[in-house]
Amino acid sequence: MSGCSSLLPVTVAPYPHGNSDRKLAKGAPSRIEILAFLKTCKDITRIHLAHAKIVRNGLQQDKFIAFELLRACSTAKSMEYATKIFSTLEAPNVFHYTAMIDGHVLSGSSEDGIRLYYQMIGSSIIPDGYVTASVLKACGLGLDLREGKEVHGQIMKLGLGCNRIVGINLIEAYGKCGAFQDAWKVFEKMPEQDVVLRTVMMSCYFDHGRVEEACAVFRGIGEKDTICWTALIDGLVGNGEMSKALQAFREMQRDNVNPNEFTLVCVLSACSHLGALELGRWVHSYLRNFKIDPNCFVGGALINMYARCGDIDESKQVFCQLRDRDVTTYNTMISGLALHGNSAEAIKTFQLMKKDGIQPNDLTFVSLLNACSHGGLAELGFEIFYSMKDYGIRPQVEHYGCMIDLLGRIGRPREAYDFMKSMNVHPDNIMLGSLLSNCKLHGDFELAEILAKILIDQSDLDSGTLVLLANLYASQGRWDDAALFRARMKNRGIRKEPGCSSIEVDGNIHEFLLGDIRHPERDRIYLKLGELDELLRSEGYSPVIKVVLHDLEGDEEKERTLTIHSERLAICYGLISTEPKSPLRIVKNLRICYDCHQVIKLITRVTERKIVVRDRNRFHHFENGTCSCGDYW
DNA sequence: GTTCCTATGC
Repeated sequence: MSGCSSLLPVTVAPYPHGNSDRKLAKGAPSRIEILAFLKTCKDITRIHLAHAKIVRNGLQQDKFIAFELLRACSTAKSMEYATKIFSTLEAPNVFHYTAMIDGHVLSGSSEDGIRLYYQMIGSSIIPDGYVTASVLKACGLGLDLREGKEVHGQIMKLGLGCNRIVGINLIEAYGKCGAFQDAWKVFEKMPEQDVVLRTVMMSCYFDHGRVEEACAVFRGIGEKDTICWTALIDGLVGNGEMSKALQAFREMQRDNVNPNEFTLVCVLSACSHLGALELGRWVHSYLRNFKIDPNCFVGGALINMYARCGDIDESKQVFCQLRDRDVTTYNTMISGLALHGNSAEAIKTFQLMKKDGIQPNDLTFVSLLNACSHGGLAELGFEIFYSMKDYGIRPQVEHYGCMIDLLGRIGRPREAYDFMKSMNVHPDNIMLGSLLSNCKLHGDFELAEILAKILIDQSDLDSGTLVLLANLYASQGRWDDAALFRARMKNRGIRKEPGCSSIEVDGNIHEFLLGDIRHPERDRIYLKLGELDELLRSEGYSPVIKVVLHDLEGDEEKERTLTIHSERLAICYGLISTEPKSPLRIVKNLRICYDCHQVIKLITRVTERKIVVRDRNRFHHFENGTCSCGDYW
């Protein structure tokens, strides 16, 4: 690749702060000039500057200026500052309240929004359509159905029931709270039941995981526009229905509805999950053909797609060429590099971010610590962890989780356990599961048992954790204890998430489960599997059956289970359906097992192919008998 | 009315 060779360049395009070159003229600026300047205030530093000018010119109580100032604070999510300004207003009006409530909603604080609304009513200000729409957003955000109904009553009294904006927000508030009957009642009373209202209804069903009902609403839409198609694709992606999302995208094109950048971001997201590199590349060229200049969202989606589809070079390339970079752009790049085990570059990107003047957030540190964990960089991990406070970020359970994972992985589970006990947050199942599995890996069964006892008491165990516990006991030959967990899963109707691998061939995704025989080419696939098995054995391979932890009868059956692991089926299909020596890209939903890892290394040697595997946690680039993870994963 | 990044185990 050009531009970005092995490491990211230190010099990058300066990060534009979204400001125009507009400056305040010297001397007393006019009211118009201040209003225009306020429109360009996207960050708090610039807002402070504007505020100082306003005060100096004695315009603090100017209604329009105060409103624009509050709007700027809201957009920049600086609600503390906004609240200070608001409290100095002698007679705030309904617009000022609306700006404040919107800001609270944007910052995720629904209670503050609702509280302000009542404060407004308390000062005898009559609500209008805008402010009721805002407070309804707060009700939806806070899932506050009781409050939503209260506001609904006031809307009727105020005669705002037929206001379209109010209606949309009322439907949305009910929908977000899951009160679909109430939502439909409002829907039916609206003068026009158009595509917008139906899109709102559909999205609410998706938010609640009610995919069938959402799709039914979609089918009821007469004239389907770009936004409703996009909302459909987004909803499917959000509910893990990636293939259906791509199918919907194809239907949209057949329907001759043009995608916009929102649509393409959703499609890229689906590609990322599926590892659909070819389609992802198609979207990228579509963007170029239609000269859609990548904004932060599109850029981030592309970086993520290339990284998650295994092409980290192209991912870096997009990152380097992007003109607008925000905190998410950087987070995406850092997590992508971590995913590929490029810990050093992840750290370098973090340095670049600071140089660029972008404030890291909590997710930045999750990605960074994750990079350290995958690279086995304990000391650096601690350094970064303890530096978080310098950025005003208090470690959350995820950050502690990374540290415990990091210590566990490098074979220091006892230290991880001590660290866990010293935290000021409650350990969660993810953290306990990670440490438990690392205890198992490093042979500390005493600690594993302690952790298992903690986990057993948790009521909300998911299938992965239960399988982990079952396997812990199975590995000790304690079949009765193992069976207990399998029974517990069965009783609660929890099904084990089956191992599943996929491969993209000619733009189509082919999925394989353990021992899958559904593929039309199954005969040739299994023939290849047998052929490969013999070849590998002649190369000195013998299966490591220790990793098969089901209580199967006899070694032969254990061996057979290994050979039909889904990733091997996907690889065999790739071998028979693509050009010799062309690289194969596999996506697996679970972590790759030790034996498959060994086998794939050998396969790359005997077939002279590169094989890229994305497992649950990271990428493995196999080539000529070795793997990029250095057998540490 | 629609968009990118979030630790783990099977």
